[in-house]
Amino acid sequence: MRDIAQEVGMEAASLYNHIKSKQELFRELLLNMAHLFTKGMEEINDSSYTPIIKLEKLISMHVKFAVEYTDSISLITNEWVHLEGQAYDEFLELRDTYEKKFENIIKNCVEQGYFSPVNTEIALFSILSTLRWLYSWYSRNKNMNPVELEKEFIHCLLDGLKKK
Amino acid sequence: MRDIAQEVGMEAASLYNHIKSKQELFRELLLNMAHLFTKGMEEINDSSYTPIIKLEKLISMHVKFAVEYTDSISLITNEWVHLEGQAYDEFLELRDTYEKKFENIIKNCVEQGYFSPVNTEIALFSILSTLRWLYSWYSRNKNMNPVELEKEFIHCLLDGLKKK
DNA sequence: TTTTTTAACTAACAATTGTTAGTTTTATCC
DNA sequence: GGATAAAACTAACAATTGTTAGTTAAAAAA
Repeated sequence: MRDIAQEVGMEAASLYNHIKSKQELFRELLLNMAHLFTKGMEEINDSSYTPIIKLEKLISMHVKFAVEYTDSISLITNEWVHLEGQAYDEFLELRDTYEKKFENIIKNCVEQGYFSPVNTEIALFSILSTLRWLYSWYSRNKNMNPVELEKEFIHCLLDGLKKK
Repeated sequence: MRDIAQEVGMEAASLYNHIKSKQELFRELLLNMAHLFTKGMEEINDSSYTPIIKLEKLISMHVKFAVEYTDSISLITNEWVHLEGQAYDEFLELRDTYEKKFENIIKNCVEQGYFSPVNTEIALFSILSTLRWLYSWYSRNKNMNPVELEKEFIHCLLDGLKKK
């Protein structure tokens, strides 16, 4: 809290005129971000695109958030374990349904013949861990054009590296 | 330190009969793991396999370590930022040369026509973030057969999901 | 201008944490 | 068995951290 206060230019105690507790501040930042992801997923999932296009749109969303909300993404990726009580439960549920919907889209890709048969759980995990750590890579490579970035990730994650 | 002591069945102060400081214990665990990766990379890189096979062997190593040293891998993935002084520098250098060698192998795959032309930096990042977070996935899915796991990851990361 | 509200400040609390000093118990060696 | 070394214990320190109480300054409303 003393670090935050210094960054904002006041004493640590003064922060408590604006927030109820450190945990509340933390929770606010983290759950806001989680709800942004949930909202994005719902919009994409409820659309009528092919599952492949849905995946591309999800990748696009992750790239956009990593660029736009780098700090919040760092928080949600690394610090969510420190959520307490009900907020912890809420976060886990949001993450869980997010992942389930994501996996469902991958399953659709397999069923509709876009993807070769894979362990969808592993494919999900593989894609998600790349997308979740995008922010840390981006914060070291700020020069990269987000559109270019998006294209490359779609290629790496979906098309695969090997020549066809 | 009190937590560690309890886990081991003694008082926190007693730990200091065995280690010099918390940082020393931490450094030891973390740098040991880092050197294991370095050694593995050197053996694979100095071999005469094709770059594709080298990549497969690297993936295999990461899977093996994630299964065998789950806790140390968690440490090296999440807590390396808390290394202090010279240990921090040493770790960064180890990681840096590891990544450079990894990227070089990917570059060879492109040059020798195994891979379509990609941004090798992004391909490296994509593969590494999946491999680095394997441990957390594995600790929730201990039932999975490591050999099967390895095969699936090679497929996801190299072959790609889309049908050829 | 006076009054009221908002938001800063100082000082200090209580809990936590890594660590040290000094002491006692346990194990090892002649 | 007595001496020495190894490793446990208790007690306490100093630093850090989230937070509260009480007070003062700045802003808004009357």
